[in-house]
Amino acid sequence: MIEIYVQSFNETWFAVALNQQQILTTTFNATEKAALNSILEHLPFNYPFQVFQNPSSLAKDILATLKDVYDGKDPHATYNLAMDKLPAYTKRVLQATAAIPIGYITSYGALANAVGGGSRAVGNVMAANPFAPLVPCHRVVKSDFSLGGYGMGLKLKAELLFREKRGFTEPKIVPVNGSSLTVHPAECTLKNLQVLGILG
DNA sequence: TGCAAACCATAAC
DNA sequence: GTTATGGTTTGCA
Repeated sequence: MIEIYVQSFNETWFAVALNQQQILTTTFNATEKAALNSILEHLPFNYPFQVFQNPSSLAKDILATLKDVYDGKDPHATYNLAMDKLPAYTKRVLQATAAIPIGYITSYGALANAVGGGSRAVGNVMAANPFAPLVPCHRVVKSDFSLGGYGMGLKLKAELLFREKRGFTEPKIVPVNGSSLTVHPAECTLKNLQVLGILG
């Protein structure tokens, strides 16, 4: 039986679906209904589930972590994400995305270089990310540092990056699964956004 | 800038 | 099997 937990913090609804101790999918959205819908989209078809009012201690912890990421704070824990059922390539992309540190961004193309495949294929994986915002797909932007796309709207993507900025000034290289990935300070993207007036 | 062509894994037929 | 679909990228005018 899959357990689903939904909770709101300040106008935003966060949700998680658990199978035993494993996280099947997470999400956040503007309304309870929308959050629930995006959870259900990622669940295995025709599998029994139940929505709970009061979160278990694990669920409470996960929901708090989702809220932390949303607020641009460093998450205090890592969790067991159920990636084994996903296609191999999708899994590789998600794992590499998870390796992008807070305060940094990278590009679809750079991710593709690190894990194989092409930039558009990476974009497709981002669009279907089952673990938002835990797997930080909002830290993946276009190669020219403009935003690219985001499921919940570009304004929100910009706000997330704004809260995450840590004042880094130099790019750096992080190891991913035997390969390496170049990441850049979040400021690279934010600088463009202020010019465009997307950020205040 | 703007546009066209190359790119590539998935999901849907 | 095949096709359609992108949260892209690059080159060239």
